[in-house]
Amino acid sequence: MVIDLKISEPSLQDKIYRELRQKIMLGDLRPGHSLTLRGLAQLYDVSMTPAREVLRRLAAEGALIVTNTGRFMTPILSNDRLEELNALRGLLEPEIAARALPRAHLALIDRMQLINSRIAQAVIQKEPISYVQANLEFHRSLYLRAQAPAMLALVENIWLQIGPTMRVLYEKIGVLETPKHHVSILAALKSSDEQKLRLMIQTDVTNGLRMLTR
Amino acid sequence: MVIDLKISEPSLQDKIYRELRQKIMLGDLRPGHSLTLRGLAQLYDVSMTPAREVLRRLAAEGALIVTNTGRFMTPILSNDRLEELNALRGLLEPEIAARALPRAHLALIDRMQLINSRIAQAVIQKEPISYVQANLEFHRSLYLRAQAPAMLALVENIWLQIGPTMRVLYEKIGVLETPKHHVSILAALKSSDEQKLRLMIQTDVTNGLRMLTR
DNA sequence: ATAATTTATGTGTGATCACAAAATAAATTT
DNA sequence: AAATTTATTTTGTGATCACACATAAATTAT
Repeated sequence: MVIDLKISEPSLQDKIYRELRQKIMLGDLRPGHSLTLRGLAQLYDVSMTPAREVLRRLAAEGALIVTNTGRFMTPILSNDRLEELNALRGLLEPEIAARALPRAHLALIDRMQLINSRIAQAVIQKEPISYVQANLEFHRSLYLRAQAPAMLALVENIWLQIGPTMRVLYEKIGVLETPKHHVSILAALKSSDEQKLRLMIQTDVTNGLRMLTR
Repeated sequence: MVIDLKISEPSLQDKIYRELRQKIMLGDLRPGHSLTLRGLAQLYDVSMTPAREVLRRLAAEGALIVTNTGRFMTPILSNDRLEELNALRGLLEPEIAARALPRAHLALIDRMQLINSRIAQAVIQKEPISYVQANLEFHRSLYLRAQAPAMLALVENIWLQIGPTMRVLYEKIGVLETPKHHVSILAALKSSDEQKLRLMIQTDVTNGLRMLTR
């Protein structure tokens, strides 16, 4: 018998989806940026069909909103909505971090430290996009260890929704300082101090927004 | 000036989407139930196009999974996954309930009491579907008052994912008793006791699963 | 009979099109 | 010059089709 080991192809529209999703999460698109089927299709040299699947999928995840006339755009978050989403981060991220704690070995902590230096670099060079990217990677690399895929999916879902708005906030205020709680997070990981970890993740998340909105 | 007040039409596919979503959340479909584009299209007498949008949208929300060959089916949850999703309920629902507490007036509590009697009725008549429906409505009617749409969306998203699995669990064990913590929830609401409310919601959620899995 | 191979059927993907509605631009009137 | 109307363009929706591939059924060979 011949075993067919062909790996399922990334299916054309998945490529577009991932690229757009990344752009939105990192704040490459400002709030209210509108996307059209034909525009996206032309950009990636495909027909309208895959383009609409991608847009509708992102809309289903809250990364885009659909206007009452059927147009797609990145969401313009009200203050209330932004604070609500941030509260969700503050609720979910300490929990998933705590679950990752027992599995956080030295190799991981080292890697997080490396990512943290990339954040500092982005601050110096005033590159908000790579700042956000490295910052999210710092958190995700930890959360991945929790082996809680549903929880991680919710967290990333929220990141996706606040992406465009965070970008303009960083633009307005400027990326002034490297997140000061990251060292405390790393320390809590090293000492396996769950309570401290929860607290530091929580304040890192909530202070991040407070710093930006006032 | 003439103001045009035409309400945006429910757009053909939205109808299909809502119906299927409801079916999944209430456990009308068992885990592993597969859905096809042409089947769904024929059922609702539309072309394949709206059918696939609906299936992909539900897949994006985790209500369906896409096999590596592109087929759609309701998810078959592992024990780990089910427990993770339930842990998320235990994390999110007490929080959103607490936010609803200050706005929970007597009219709401009365309505919840009414819903609760419908739950009891479903237990007597051994109708798992309407049991689940009334149970979710009990919780949702409270959570709606929190005015936290993003949080509610996450909660419903989880309900959607566990819908099919909960159905077979109820089938296996049978709906033996009306949820005993609901009266405590109502009491906590009446006395505006946030700590008690959080605890009762939490135990209602976690005990619900424990009751089923052992 | 059982396993392997072939055939037939079912299924999702992407492309193209017509259509209606909305948004924009242009022209006209006030 | 401003407001209104008309024309033009842009846009999402739903339908239909060809295609490739997966799955199921039938057939053949061992």
